[in-house]
Amino acid sequence: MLAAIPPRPYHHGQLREALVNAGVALARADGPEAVVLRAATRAAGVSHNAAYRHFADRDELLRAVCERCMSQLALLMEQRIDALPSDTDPMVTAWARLDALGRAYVEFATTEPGWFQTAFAVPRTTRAFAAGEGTGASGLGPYELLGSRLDELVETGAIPPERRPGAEYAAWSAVHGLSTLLNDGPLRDLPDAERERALGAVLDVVARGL
Amino acid sequence: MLAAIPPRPYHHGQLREALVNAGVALARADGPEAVVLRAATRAAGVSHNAAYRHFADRDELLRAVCERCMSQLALLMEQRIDALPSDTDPMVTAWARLDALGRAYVEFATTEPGWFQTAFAVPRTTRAFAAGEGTGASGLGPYELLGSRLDELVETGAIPPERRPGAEYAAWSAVHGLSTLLNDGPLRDLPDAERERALGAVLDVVARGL
DNA sequence: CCAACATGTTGACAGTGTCCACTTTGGGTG
DNA sequence: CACCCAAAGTGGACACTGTCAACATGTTGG
Repeated sequence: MLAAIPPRPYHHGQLREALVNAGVALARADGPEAVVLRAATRAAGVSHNAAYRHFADRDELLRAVCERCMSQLALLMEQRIDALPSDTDPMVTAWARLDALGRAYVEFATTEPGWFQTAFAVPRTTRAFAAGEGTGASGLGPYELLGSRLDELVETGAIPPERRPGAEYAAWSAVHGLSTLLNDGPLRDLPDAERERALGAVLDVVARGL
Repeated sequence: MLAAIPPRPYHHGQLREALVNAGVALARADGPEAVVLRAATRAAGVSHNAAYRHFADRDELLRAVCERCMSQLALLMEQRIDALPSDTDPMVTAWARLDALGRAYVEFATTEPGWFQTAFAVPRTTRAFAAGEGTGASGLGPYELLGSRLDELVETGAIPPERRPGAEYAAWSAVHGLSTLLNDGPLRDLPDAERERALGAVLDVVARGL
């Protein structure tokens, strides 16, 4: 019997990328807990210990996957903003953009619950994202994208400048809280229509309160 | 050599309670992932398989622990409300109570991160809490407690009745989102002063927006 | 050309959840 | 009172995980 021809050379070549991709797929299906070292190496067709040549431990792989998930969130936010028709009135446009941003956030959490959960499951043992990580096409992360919208509201005179400080905390907390309550929290079983009502109520209160 | 006198009778007697208590302690220290069957049985001084006489699987134990954690949250919210001096103006009192409720929520999340995380980590495989579970001394859960505050605001005329529907979604999402962002999210490393500012901003926007 | 080095492999260990068969115990029935 | 049986606890096994150490295999620079 001849030795089986190995399907790939001894050295993978792109193993780090392959592992992160596998991790992203696992996270998409079942959230951060499903990002399992051995599963990722199996998917990459490689021995279980090969991962340690590219990541110090599981947390370091998970961190890379989290970054990717955060990028996906940023990407959808950018996409939904760009798809918006711009009104002649800049103030109207600014409000519409904030609204679209919030809706994109909750849309991402609802349609990609695994990714959303993973994006915020950065292991405590590693530092938070550095600048330029977890960003969308524009190089801005979800937080910066929100800040831009709020700045726009001030520039167009939609909200007075003295209300600008701390505004991102309020807006971000509101949509993030709704997202997690709908996904993993007590609002998990809410029917679609009621989910939409809840989203409307949250965005309305934020817009009025800013 | 005489046989060692067993430190407890063969039948534990209160094993279910003991396991849940152990689980609550584990959750307090390290969150829901630390609620480990074998650790709980060790703490109860019992064989690792004894747990299966009281819980179908790990998720069922975790669910019981989650309930307890939710009760702890409800308890602190009740406590902070009760400790509030009542103003002569019922409208002022109503606003103060909503504020205290939100602060209690974030206080709980900040001072007991393990419990807070666990309270919302109810396993997907099991149903959500039934009525009367995860409640405080009054028999109301955090959600009902919030609803009572909002009803009070309507009754005192602080907010018009037409703004009542959906109000709990907005208020709850805001404080819950801030809590999770501060605990596990990108706001994790915020210094104390800035945390306080963020909390103020969130509560302010909610109060203005309702 | 070969030696150092990066990368991948094999085998082991402790820890986990869960299944199975077994033992101990206490309460009810003949 | 004697018995027996169901509830509760035990011990062993299995598959799975992350991680470590020792080893094998390519690649590459001097």
